[in-house]
Amino acid sequence: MNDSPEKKCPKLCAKHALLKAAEELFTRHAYSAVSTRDIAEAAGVNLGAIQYYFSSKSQLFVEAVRALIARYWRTEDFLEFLSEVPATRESAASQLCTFIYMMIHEMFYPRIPDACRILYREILGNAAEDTEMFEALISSTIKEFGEPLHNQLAQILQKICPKASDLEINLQIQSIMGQCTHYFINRPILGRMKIIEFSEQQDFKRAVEHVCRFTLRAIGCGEGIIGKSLLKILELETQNS
Amino acid sequence: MNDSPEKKCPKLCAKHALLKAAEELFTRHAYSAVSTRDIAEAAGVNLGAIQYYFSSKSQLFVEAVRALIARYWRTEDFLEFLSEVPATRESAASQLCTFIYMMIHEMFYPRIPDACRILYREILGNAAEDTEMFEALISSTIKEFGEPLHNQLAQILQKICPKASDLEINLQIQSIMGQCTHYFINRPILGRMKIIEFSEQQDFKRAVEHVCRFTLRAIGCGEGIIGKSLLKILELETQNS
DNA sequence: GTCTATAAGCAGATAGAC
DNA sequence: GTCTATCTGCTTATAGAC
Repeated sequence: MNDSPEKKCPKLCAKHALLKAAEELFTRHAYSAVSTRDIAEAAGVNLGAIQYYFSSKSQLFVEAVRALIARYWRTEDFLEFLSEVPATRESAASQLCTFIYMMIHEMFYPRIPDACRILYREILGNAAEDTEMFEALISSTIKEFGEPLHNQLAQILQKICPKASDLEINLQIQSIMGQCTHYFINRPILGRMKIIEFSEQQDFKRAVEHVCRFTLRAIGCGEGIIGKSLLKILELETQNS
Repeated sequence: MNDSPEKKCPKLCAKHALLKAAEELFTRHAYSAVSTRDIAEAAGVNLGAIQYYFSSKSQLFVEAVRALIARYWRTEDFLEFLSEVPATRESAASQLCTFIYMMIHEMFYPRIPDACRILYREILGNAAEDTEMFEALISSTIKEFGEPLHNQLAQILQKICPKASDLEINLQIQSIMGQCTHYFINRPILGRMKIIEFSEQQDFKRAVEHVCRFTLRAIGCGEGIIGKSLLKILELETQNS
C-alpha cells in the first residue's frame, strides 16, 4: 500500500513541499540569495505554485520561518527544561548548568535546519528592511522561544538569588545568553584565531564548564554548590558520548 | 583658493568617492541589497567607473570594508585603552570596566558607519558564501581588532587572576565579549520584549554596571575592588553627559 | 579617464491553456 | 490545481565613442 501524503492529500502536497524546500534553502542561504525558481525546483513543483499558494516570495518566507522557529525549540530536552520547577537553590543551580550545556551544545553543533543562523542573519540583514518579514521573524522568536525561556530562567535565577530585583534577574539572563550565543555568532573569528577548535569535543566541554563556573560565581554561588552542579553536567557528558 | 581634493587629485577622486559611498551603503544595507548603480549614483560618478577602478562589485566591497574596519576601531579611546599597561590588580580591574563601558556604549549607540553591523551581517549571511569576500572580512577583523584587543584583555585579566592559565583567560575574554555584543546583536528582540529600552540612558548605565559587576565577581574580585572600579565608571559617565 | 549605450541574464509575478 | 510562456524590471558587466 502506498500511504505517502502525495496520494492522500494531493491538494496540500505542493504547498507542503514548497514549505519544506523553503525551510531548507532559507536556512542555508540568505533570503535574497534564494530565488523562487530554486525553491520550486527543490520542491519538485511548478514555479507558478508559489504565487498560487503564497502569493509572494516574502509570504512564503514568513510562513516557512514561522513554522521552523516554532518547531525548532520544541525538542524533548528543551521542553523538559522549561517544565521543571526548581525546588531548591541547589537544584536551581544545577538546572542552570543543564541549560548552559544545552545552549552551548546547540552553538557548537547546530542542528540542520539551523534556526539560529537564519534568525541572526535576517535580523541583522535583509529582513530588517522588510517590515512584514521582520515582524514575523521577531514576534515568532519572542513568542516561541524568548518568552517561555525568559520566564523559566527568571524562575531559576530567583531561586538562586532570592534578594535580586526583577531588573537584576533580567540583566543576569542577558549575560548568560550572551555568553552562550557568542560561540555561535563569532564562530569563524574564534576558529581563525585558534581560540576555539569547534571540532574538538574537549573545547566544547571546556567552554561549558567555564560558562557555568563564570556564571554561578557571578551570581554569588559558593564553590561548594558550583562543584556539585558541574558534577551533574559531567554525568550528562558521559551519557551522551 | 580651492583646495578640495577634486582639484588636487582628479585621478583619485572618482575612486575615493566610490569607496566612501560604498562604505556608507554597505553599512546600511546588505551586500546583495546594494546595486552598483546605487553606489555610482551616491558617489556622483559614472557606473563604468566601478569596473574601471575595482573590476567588480565584490572587489569594491572588499576594499571598502577592509578600510572601514581598519579605521573603525582606531578611535582615541580605544587606542588609549590598548596602550595602557595595567600596573596593579586594582588598576587592571578598573581598566576592564572602562573597556566594558566602551564596548557597551558602542553596542547601545553604534556610530555611523556601523562596522559592527556590517561585520555580523556578512559573517552570518552572504559573505560566507563568497570565499574571497569572507576572507577579507575575517582577516581584517582579526588583524585590526581581534588580535590587539585579545592581547590587551589577556594582559589585564592575567593581572587580575595571576593563577589563571592561558586557556582560562581565553574563555574569560569570550564571556566578556559575549556579554557586551549581546546588546547589539539581540537589540530588536530585547527592545520588543521590553527588557532593554535602548533610548533610555538609564538602561545603558545599568547594563554597564551589571556587566562590570557580573564579570568582576566571576573572575574572583572582592566587593571592595568592584566598588572602586565602578566608581571610576561613574566618573566617566558624568564626564560624558 | 569618463561617458553612453547596450549586452546577457536573472529576478518575481502574471495570463491563460489544460 | 497545475502547467508553460511571457512580461516587466532590475542586475552586473562590457564595448566603444569622446
